[in-house]
Amino acid sequence: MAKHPPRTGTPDGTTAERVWAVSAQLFREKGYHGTTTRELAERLEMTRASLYYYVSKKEDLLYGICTEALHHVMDAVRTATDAESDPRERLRALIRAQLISSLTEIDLHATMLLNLHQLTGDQLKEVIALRDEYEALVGGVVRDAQAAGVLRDDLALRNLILVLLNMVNWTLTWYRPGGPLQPEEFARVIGEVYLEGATAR
Amino acid sequence: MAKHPPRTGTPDGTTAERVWAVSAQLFREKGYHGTTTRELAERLEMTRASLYYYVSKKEDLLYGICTEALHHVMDAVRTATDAESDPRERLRALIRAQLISSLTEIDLHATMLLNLHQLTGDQLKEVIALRDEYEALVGGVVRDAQAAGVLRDDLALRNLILVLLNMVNWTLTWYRPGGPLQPEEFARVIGEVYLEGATAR
DNA sequence: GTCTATAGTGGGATAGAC
DNA sequence: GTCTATCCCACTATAGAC
Repeated sequence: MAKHPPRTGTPDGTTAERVWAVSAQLFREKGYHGTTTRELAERLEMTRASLYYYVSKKEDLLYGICTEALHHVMDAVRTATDAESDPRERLRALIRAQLISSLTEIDLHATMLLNLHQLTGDQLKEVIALRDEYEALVGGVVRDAQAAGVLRDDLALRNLILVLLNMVNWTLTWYRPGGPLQPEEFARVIGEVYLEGATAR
Repeated sequence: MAKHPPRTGTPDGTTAERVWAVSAQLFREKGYHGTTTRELAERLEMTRASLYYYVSKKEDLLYGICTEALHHVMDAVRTATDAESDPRERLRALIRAQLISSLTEIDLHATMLLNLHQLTGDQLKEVIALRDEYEALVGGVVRDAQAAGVLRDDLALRNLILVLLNMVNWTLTWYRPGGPLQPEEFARVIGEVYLEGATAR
């Protein structure tokens, strides 16, 4: 376990928080196994030994990043969908919340989604369970919409869920903060294509 | 460079081909940096030294897998889209060809898409260039459809392309051959949602 | 909380016999 | 084409002083 697991909402700027932020940044750039504790320490401007004051092993960094990312996105999505009652609007709110929350903390979220399977043992199990919980949350919103007659019933519920997750998740592999694409705009695009399709009327 | 770069269409069963196939399999399971030459040799039932008869360095395996995957999918997509003239049908053919070609050789394609950035130097540049070429091919089909008035013009071309790639690419992260989901069926689902949307009529 | 120094392991890759 | 043996380096992690 981490000596100092990341705490969401802690006032920023502490060294402990820099350790987590820089780890996520590096893990996203080079992958978990592609990142060495040497590079990490270098970018933090400390020695490797100092790094181990904050964390007891490298894998704890990945574990902490994954759990924080998942709690973060679940909170955002729950808050957003709870605020809407119309099934269509709940879907749009879901897309918007997931996309914006994951793109504004992209190091965390991209690291989680793309490196989760490098965890081992109980940490792997726990994170998989959290991710399943998140997907169940998404699945519930889609299921309700289909049950309300808002979504097509000639497509299987499972497929409707998978397509939606595809549309949102792959964005994390290519999005670059500060680039031309605005998360708000792209969330609208995904919502439009998912609900209305790309065909001209 | 690889001593024996993979040749598509070669009669199977040679040891050289097993080396490429098993590498792709392992890289998909554990990631490029997460896979050791020891594991690779073990699964091939040979020694590490023997492995180096087929390849001069580990990175050449990744490079060969990436280029083969990209050539493979480009061939499939070009053939499929050249056979159609209607812009809508070309889009459906594109989705079907990309999805089926990448899911039937998923070890190759998932390794390529998810580990491409672990390459370095010229090999990285070459593979990025190939991938850009592939995306330009996809982009052309979408552009033609929008120009023909088939796709909405209230959504930017760039966004229409990105959403489509999202829908197809993320599938490689979760698809398991032999599972309940049929590639043919899921290609139809993506085509339907992309063109018509998920809303009930 | 940060350091120097180092332990101890496992990594990619090579030499050279058969 | 496959092997045994080995090199050498980079890796994660720890001990213990300040």
